[in-house]
Amino acid sequence: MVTLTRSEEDHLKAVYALLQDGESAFTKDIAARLNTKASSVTDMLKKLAEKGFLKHEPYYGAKLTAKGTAHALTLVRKHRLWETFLVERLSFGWDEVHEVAEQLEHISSPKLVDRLDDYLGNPRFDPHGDPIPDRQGKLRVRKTKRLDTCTTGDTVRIAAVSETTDGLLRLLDSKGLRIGSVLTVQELHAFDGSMDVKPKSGAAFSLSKDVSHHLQVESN
Amino acid sequence: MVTLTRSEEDHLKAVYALLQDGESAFTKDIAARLNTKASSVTDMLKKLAEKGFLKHEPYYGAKLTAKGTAHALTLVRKHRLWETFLVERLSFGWDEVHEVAEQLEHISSPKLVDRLDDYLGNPRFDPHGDPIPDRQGKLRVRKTKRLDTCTTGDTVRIAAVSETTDGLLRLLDSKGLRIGSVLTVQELHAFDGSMDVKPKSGAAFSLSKDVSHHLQVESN
DNA sequence: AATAAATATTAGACGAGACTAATAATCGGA
DNA sequence: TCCGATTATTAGTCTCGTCTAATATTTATT
Ligand SMILES: [Mn+2]
Ligand SMILES: [Mn+2]
Ligand SMILES: [Mn+2]
Ligand SMILES: [Mn+2]
Repeated sequence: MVTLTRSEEDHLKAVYALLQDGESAFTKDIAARLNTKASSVTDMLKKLAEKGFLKHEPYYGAKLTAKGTAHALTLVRKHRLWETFLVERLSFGWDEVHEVAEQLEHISSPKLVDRLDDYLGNPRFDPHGDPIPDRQGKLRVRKTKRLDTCTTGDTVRIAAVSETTDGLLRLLDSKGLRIGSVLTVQELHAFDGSMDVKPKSGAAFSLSKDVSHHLQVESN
Repeated sequence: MVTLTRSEEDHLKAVYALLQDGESAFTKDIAARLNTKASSVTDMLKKLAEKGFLKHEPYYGAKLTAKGTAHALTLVRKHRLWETFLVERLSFGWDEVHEVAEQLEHISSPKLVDRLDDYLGNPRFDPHGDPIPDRQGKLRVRKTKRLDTCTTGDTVRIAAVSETTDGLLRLLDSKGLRIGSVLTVQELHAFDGSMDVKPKSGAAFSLSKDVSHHLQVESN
């Protein structure tokens, strides 16, 4: 087995993440995600392609090979398990774990991840509601939709937060929203895309498009 | 605060470790410890000296500054806390943790270490019997002696294993020896430096000099 | 269809961290 | 005390990961 550097792994993970939304992962998007420059990304894509983790079609982005997907899934698994550990066991806030997990996901030990998984009771979802790939790299996908695609009258449960920037998470905290919270859409404002929602208990409030766009919900 | 790279931290830790035995840490010993070349070490010593972590007297080795000692102690603290976590919580063997801790000690998070410390119940010693520096970097030293300096009739308790190579640890396992085991020295063999010892319960057996040299013991 | 804008790649540079080979300093034994 | 062995440093090279600037390609707009 080839071992990848931290930077290679971060690029691989970025490609994986971008492929969740689109057909292909593009240089500029990878660069944006990793706070780096397009030229650096091109170099990395070449290298990862050479090592067989992805196919790079110059000017048309990158797609993962089976090998690349498998490795990306181990990273996602580690990342989410560590986040779960930090929140469940070390009392971190869900807005405080991303950076650390970004480091911890690169720790390479055959035993560590699986032991951690067992220790945590084989959790299915991380603190942000994202599914944790199992030992075999299998990822249980739920059918969720974005809150901003819901319409008046829908009652839904928050399943996941798809962007884990601390600002968003703290905003949700301040509104009392968390994974599992149940909301009813009361009104949509076409002007700014904001929506008024009413939690199960408590007064209704407004959510901007920026927020509702990043909330994955499932029907209640 | 300056942040150090993994390699810089490993060099710093090597210097710290070597200073426990000697007045000064020498290039070749650091190189041996890190499986690298003397010339690489010289470069690193220069860099660490420039950053104020140590004093490098060319041809006469290195000594840590207060800043260097403080940082080394945070690394030792992290290393030993992670080892404790792996053994106590994830059921790793004491011979399986060093490599992983060697990686984990470089994870940089203001919160993580202290939370982990609390989570583990603020342990005083790691799985190899080595003391864990506290939050302030204070290290409680015990007065121990090496088993190979004991004489016939001495009854002692194993306090620590000073070399954590898996081979040694597994050998100890196979003889039923662990931290806290109580032994009586029965006979010394000048020829090869081996000694016969009798555990509290069970038959006496022999320990080579190589082994007894690395066992730190305290009077029972 | 022509051209401007956006995106991507290539070329060339740089610093970090490693190495080998050459040189220098120190140490230890005769 | 001298000389060879040991240890250390310096000089020069290499790879890796990043950057900027120059160039190329694709895409969007008129
Ligand atoms: Mn990462
Ligand atoms: Mn997450
Ligand atoms: Mn290390
Ligand atoms: Mn230890």
